[in-house]
Amino acid sequence: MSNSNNFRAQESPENDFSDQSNFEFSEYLMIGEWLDEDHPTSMALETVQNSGHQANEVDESRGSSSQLGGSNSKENESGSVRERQEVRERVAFKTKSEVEILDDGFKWRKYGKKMVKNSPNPRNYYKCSVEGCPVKKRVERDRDDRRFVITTYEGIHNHLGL
DNA sequence: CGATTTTGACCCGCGC
DNA sequence: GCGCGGGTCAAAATCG
Repeated sequence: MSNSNNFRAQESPENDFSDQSNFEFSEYLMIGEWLDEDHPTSMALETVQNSGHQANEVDESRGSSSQLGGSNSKENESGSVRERQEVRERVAFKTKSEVEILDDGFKWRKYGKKMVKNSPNPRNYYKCSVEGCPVKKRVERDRDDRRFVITTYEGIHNHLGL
């Protein structure tokens, strides 16, 4: 099968899409943004709510890595100096939409569906169709409000956005 | 015909 | 050591 074997990730220097990337949140609620490591209990809760806008077209949602100064501030690290090559950025979004197939401009290939026990809603796993793109997307419906969709992006695109 | 979806099975980490 | 929960892969089926 075609698995990654011969080639490793194509050249991917830290590329950008971190500048000028302020997409607006129309009806999106940012649930949490955390980089690497785990901060299960420290999620930046941000609620961005605009008027009733419904963008059902091509919306761009990208992870913007920035420091949210915020609630918890940890300054001293006890020496665990470990560099991580794989940047695992996780961004969770809560989108108000009836369809979970929100097009963000990338092509996603569904690779799995799972039923979580807490909600009658299945969880869908998508992966970027582009080879070399470790980006994964997880889509799940809110168990409280079925009209909301929680989309979690994981990873950074290798092939620069469109 | 190729890409993508679909569904079940399998795997992994953790808790008990 | 096994069970549970969650995540991923893979073969077959379907769509375009």
